[in-house]
Amino acid sequence: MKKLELKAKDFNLGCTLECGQAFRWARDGEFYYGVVGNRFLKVSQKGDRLSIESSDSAVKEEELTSYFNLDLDLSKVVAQIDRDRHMHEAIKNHKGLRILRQDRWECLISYMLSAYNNIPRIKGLVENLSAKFGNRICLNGYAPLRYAGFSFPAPRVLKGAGIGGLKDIRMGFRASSVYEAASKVASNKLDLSSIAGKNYQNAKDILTELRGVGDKVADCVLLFGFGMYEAFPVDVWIRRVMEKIYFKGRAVSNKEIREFAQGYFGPYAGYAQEYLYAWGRAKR
DNA sequence: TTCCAGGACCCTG
DNA sequence: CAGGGTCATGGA
Repeated sequence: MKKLELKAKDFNLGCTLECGQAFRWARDGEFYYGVVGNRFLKVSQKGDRLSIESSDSAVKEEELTSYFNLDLDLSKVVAQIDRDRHMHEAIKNHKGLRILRQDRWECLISYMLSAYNNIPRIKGLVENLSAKFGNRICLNGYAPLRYAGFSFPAPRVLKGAGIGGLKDIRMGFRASSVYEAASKVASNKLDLSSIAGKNYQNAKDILTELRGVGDKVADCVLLFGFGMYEAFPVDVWIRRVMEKIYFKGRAVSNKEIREFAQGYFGPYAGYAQEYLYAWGRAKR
């Protein structure tokens, strides 16, 4: 176990963990409990200080800074996307919301599971998948449930589970896609880390070759797992918000919305997406 | 009971 | 390229 304190300027822990980008966090009072990589974390925020307890004593400050994306100058990002009164309000209502740097593999599978699904059930699937195939990690050694979780299972483990093993988790028609992705990554036919060096379009082309990964899921993985901020995932919520604000309520295709947003908001369109998403869902 | 969920995919026109 | 049906599952 290890305790750390991080300086967290322009950061709102609650907004960041509850805006829907990550499925691994649970709140209890002032504390958030969750799994990042192979560690279980307990996190709270007071002002611009972040208090973190980690199950892993080898955890480094830089790794957490990276996960919470604290090295990004948020004020510069916000300045670029703050282009009209609608975005201005969305930003104002979710000040300090940052896009996390999540594990790519976990991100890929989680968003594959998100297809035609709702958030509580996606969380449940990720949790069940981890509980069945991941490793148990405890915060304090003695590990009452609240202080323990499960790491996300490695590609070779999910490959080993087979489609049948995956279906035991009740992920339904997504099982075959998850299995295929696990097989490709485990056998090194697909190297996720090599995608990081590619440009947005090339990276997206590679991801969408996977069955079960279309435009939206690929954009989520690129945004939340690879830090490619031009990615603009268009889901039902974003479409409602975007059509209302920027298309006079007219029905528009996802592609048109995405391309408009990338041109209008620029290289940080993905940040605009997150603020609009959080805003749109908050006042539904 | 019926509807829908951070979609993807396949088939038509 | 756009429009429609289908795909498991479970909660409202």
